[in-house]
Amino acid sequence: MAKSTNINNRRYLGNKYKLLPFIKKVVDSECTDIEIVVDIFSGTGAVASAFQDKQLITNDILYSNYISNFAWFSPRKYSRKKIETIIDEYNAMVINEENYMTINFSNTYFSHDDCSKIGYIREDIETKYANKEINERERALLITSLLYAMDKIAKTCGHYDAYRQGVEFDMHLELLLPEASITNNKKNKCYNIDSNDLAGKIVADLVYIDPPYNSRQYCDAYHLLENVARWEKPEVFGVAKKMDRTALKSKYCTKSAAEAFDDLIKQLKCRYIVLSYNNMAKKGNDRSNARISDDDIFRILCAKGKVKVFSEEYKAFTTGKSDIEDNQERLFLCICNEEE
DNA sequence: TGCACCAACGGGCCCAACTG
DNA sequence: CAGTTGGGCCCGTTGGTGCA
Repeated sequence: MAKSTNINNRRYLGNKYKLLPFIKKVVDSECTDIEIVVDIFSGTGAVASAFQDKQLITNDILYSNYISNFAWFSPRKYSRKKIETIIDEYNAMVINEENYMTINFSNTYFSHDDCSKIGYIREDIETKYANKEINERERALLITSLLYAMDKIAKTCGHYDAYRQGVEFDMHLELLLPEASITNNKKNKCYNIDSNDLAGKIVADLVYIDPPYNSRQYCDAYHLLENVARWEKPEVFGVAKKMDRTALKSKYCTKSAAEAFDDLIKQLKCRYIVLSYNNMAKKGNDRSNARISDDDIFRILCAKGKVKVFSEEYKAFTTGKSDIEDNQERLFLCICNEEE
């Protein structure tokens, strides 16, 4: 019988899992009458999951994240038993076929055999969906299970910008059953569009904003999971075997980040905005410094309402090569002005 | 100036083994 | 047997180099 997994068993840059108590504390003590919560750069959906008692709207530009968000938060019914049976079948299978995954990714992030199995399973999920054996939520749950299983064994440093050379493939693909709620709010909605395109189209009580902080594009870091989630089998190139990601680039990773942020905030229709942003302004390598200055954050948020800042020490991740001190994760709360 | 490519290893945590 | 040590698993984000 399949073991289970939950939303936090993903390796993900900027993962807010450890900050959830801090975020909850700020929201609970500062915001009143919250019914609709928007996680507009939802990523894996960790922050949204902390507000599961509310009506949730999630959004992410990556389809792989959208699929996982849909698996966790969609109100659509699914059969846990059916998913578990399928996962058990997948885990018991020995696959040795050549497919899109073996042709492009053998012995890079995964061994040939694991590639073969990943390719087979992903194709089979689509077949089952086309044959109406599984519904949309069940498809999302199975893809999420596959993505989480891949992430667990990938020969990487946590993301797919590069794979590690000369390391044994000692783990094998094992799909786990996602522990998704069956009692999600009936009005929950998951989007897969640019946040700036969504901002003006929704009305909420609280909008949580957790954009990329630096020049590292999430579509670069997670191209392989995105590729498998989409399953459009694009051509891949370079050592890291990346696909074309032009449409998935975020403005928040470029020097026009502040401009994009300003446009986003102006469009929002909500009572409260909570923004997560670190204080890496000028501390590290240019690649890693924050893209939006504190001055810009204050200027933009103050034009929208009353701003308060809450900060908490957050141990900076280090590989021993850098020496970044006084790293803080900060929450900017904006109590929005009433609109006339 | 931006990004493609490459991947390093500190530290938290769990648990078994050891010690007094 | 309670307390301590340390092995090993797991998580995670940034630095360096080179080229367009």
